[in-house]
Amino acid sequence: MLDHSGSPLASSLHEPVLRWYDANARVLPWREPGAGAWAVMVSEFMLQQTPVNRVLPAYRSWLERWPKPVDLAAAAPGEAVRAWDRLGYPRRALRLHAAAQAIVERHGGEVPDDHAALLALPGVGTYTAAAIASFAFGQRHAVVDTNVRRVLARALTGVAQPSISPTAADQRLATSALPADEPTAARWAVASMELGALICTARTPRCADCPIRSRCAWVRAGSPPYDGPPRRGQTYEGTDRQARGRLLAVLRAASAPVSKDMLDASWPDAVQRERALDGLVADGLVEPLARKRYRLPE
DNA sequence: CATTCGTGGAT
DNA sequence: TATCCAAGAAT
Repeated sequence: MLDHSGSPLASSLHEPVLRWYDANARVLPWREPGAGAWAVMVSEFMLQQTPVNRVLPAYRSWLERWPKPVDLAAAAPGEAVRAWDRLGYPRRALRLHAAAQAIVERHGGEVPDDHAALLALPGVGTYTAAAIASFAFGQRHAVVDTNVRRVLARALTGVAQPSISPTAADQRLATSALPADEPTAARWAVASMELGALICTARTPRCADCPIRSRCAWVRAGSPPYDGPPRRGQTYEGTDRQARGRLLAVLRAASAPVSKDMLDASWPDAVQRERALDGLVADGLVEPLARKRYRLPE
């Protein structure tokens, strides 16, 4: 019998982290027992690069308006973009809408429980497919997000920060750290992620409150500082992304098609503004109409 | 493997 | 004030 529980060190983390989670997990709507796979899926899309606190209100109104995939699938994609509000990365709204349509067409309107089927949906990558399969269906998958990568980098590898971008090595490490049985693996997935979100944070980890500090390879090594290549910060002021955001904000706020003049007023640099607008149209986030008017896609 | 893609709170 | 960074995906 092959032992899938990985190294003794990894498996020694399970009990303390699971107990910590039972006592300290945040109460979040998508974790409620009756939430359902669609609720989990909506939350996962919104949480891709957006903090929990900003997601909560949008999540609630979204599910109230579109309680099932078929409801969203029947709506105009522009309505999804509008309801996305200012969560950021509005292409996620478009992809969630497209995923809802795919679920209706390919899966009878029910979120599939199969990892490969999930992965085939628009906007669902390795992380999100594993997250839905694990959180909504209790399956055993390595759910590797930025929190888990950081927890494992510190606890097992002994370094302050994980690699800048996810690697195959991260996946292997997370898989080797997975408890052998399915229900425990599913609990470990949320618990290790929550530990990264609340205790083993990027900036100032709260090691004093950490349930595995005595076993943590990084702490045992004296918490050495990060020594890898510089992590390049994201500038935002004056970027195309900011220009796109301004243009889209005008269109979200409008209930009727907007004139080009209106859009021109939202960003000073004409060259950049045109490039941003073309990009939005190419991405399907904006629909050009006759007489230089624009709206969210219908 | 590196870039692009929003937004705003925390430090 | 400037920087960091937050449950990634697509290209």
